[in-house]
Amino acid sequence: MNIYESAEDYLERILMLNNEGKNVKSIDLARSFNYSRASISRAINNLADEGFIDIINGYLILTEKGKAIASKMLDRHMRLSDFFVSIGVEKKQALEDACKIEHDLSDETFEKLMKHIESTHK
Amino acid sequence: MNIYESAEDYLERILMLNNEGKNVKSIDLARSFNYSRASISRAINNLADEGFIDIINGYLILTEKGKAIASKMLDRHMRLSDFFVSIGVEKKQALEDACKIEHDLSDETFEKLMKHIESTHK
DNA sequence: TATTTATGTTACCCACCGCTAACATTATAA
DNA sequence: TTATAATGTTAGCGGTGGGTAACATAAATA
Repeated sequence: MNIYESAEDYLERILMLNNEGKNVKSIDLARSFNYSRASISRAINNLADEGFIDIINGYLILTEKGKAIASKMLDRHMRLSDFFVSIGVEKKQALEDACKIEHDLSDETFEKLMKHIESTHK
Repeated sequence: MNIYESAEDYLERILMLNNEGKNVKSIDLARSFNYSRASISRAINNLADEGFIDIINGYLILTEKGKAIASKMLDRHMRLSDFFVSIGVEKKQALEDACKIEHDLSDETFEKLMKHIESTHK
């Protein structure tokens, strides 16, 4: 049971919205990504089937398993985009690039990169 | 007419093999990626239809358009993996990660990253 | 409460991108 | 030259991951 990049994005976005104090339903994700309700519906039901979220009264609740992925991605997202901004990348672009590569970097490379950043920016 | 990540990988690999002095046919790509001949055949014919390669006597010849992408990817591949190695990532992992993110980074971020590397490694 | 609006689901579309199986073609070797 | 081996192509499978259209259900408002 693999987790796909799009699924990671959905989980991360749920957590982001939660962190802004919002309870999240499918429609909120659809609006947030500017995707159709149908596409989100299917993806969300897959995530629920695989145990990454519970759907309670229509609200999307991250399980521990889902939260683990969401927070890992969100952490990477923020740290990578901060790094890009720090080396002069325009904020919007930094966020966009971080959003893509956060899924692809191995743990090893991500951690070495963070250590490198610490050592050069302090 | 978009160019997909897999297509970029194929073009890059053709150039890599060319740089090793090899003339490349479909079968060489299939072996190189460990993919079926059928998968490569279709992908290659798509690339030819879209003008990224010419197929001459079965040999895959990069067009200017194809070469532009191939060399951009190969350049990124090498520079990113070198960077990862320089910050302590194990070579195999560095190559793997570079291979993934080379497709995703915007020009802006890639260039800023390269400048950053120059300024910290000299 | 009844009607309308908002949200969610289902069925089907397309394209990507792997796969296998079967067939066609091209090269090589007997 | 003919038989065999290597290579390439086609058809169809399955999964991702977006879309629309139509329908079902839930929520809000008259």
